[in-house]
Amino acid sequence: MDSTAAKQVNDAVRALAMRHRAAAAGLLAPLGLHPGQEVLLLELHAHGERTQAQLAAASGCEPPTITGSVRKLESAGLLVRRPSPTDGRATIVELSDRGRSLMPALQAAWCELAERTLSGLSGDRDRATALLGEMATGLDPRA
Amino acid sequence: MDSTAAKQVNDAVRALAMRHRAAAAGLLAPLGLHPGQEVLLLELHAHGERTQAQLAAASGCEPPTITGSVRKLESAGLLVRRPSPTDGRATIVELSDRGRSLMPALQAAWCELAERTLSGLSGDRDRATALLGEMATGLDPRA
DNA sequence: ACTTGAACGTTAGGCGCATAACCATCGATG
DNA sequence: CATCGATGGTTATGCGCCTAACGTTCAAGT
Repeated sequence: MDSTAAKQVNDAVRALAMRHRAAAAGLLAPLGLHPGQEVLLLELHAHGERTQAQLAAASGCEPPTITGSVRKLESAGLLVRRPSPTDGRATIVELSDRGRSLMPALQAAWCELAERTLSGLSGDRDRATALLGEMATGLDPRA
Repeated sequence: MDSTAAKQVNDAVRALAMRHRAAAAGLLAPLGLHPGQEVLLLELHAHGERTQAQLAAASGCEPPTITGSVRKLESAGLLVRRPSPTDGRATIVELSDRGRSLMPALQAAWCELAERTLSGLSGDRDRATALLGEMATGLDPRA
């Protein structure tokens, strides 16, 4: 692979990542959220209650990251932590009422972000999302 | 835009970003570098000497980020800072000998990263990179 | 029943990134 | 020439993410 071609690819991924995150920050700020937190809230909204290990797996983050994020979201009153009755090690997390009430606005922001992400495309949008997925799975460490 | 379609797009971008970064970390660690630093070194290698404001513009980062990164790279002995003779505010940055000697390995790692990024693609690679660029520019705040 | 390895979660420390606030310098305008 | 907005850079602070190291609990093996 040519050096300049490599630079083009890597720079494009980097630029996309940074701008996607920046756009997310702008859309989530009015909700009092930071990029990365929405993933946990959406996961909890989809599954009702999750263990922190499950949140780590779903978000692609490491456990220590979940510890910190969950603590902040709990301090913000958006979710509740509770020890698992069946497993003394696990702690179960679920949305609070305030967290649940935030979901409609969060979903709207999430859709708007996806819309903006695809706004610059000239061609097929489904093909573009498919390519993103292929690249992501191609970079999967378990391969 | 459908909520589940939005989730698919945003999750794909997030996954791609995180795995690309993780792969970069793995490839750069043997060189003693962290993801994000390579951008500055490559920019300096391409232009000889750059002002910190130019590095900020080239990397897409804010000035305070450059301050910190440049300081660490200077502590690592990879670059040198020098006040501008023509502008009392600006400081000029350039690669040190050690930094220059690192470039071949860095370029190799950079190519390997791009290779892995495209490794999962079934279709046209040029089209994929073009789509990345279109999405990035579509998310450009100046639009 | 005891031991041992795996899994869950936390703490400590570090990096890249951001914004807000600030100082020093430049350059254009009065 | 003096003023003042724009520019270059720094400090302080905070967030998301990471790895390394640790204690606790579970589950399986002997």
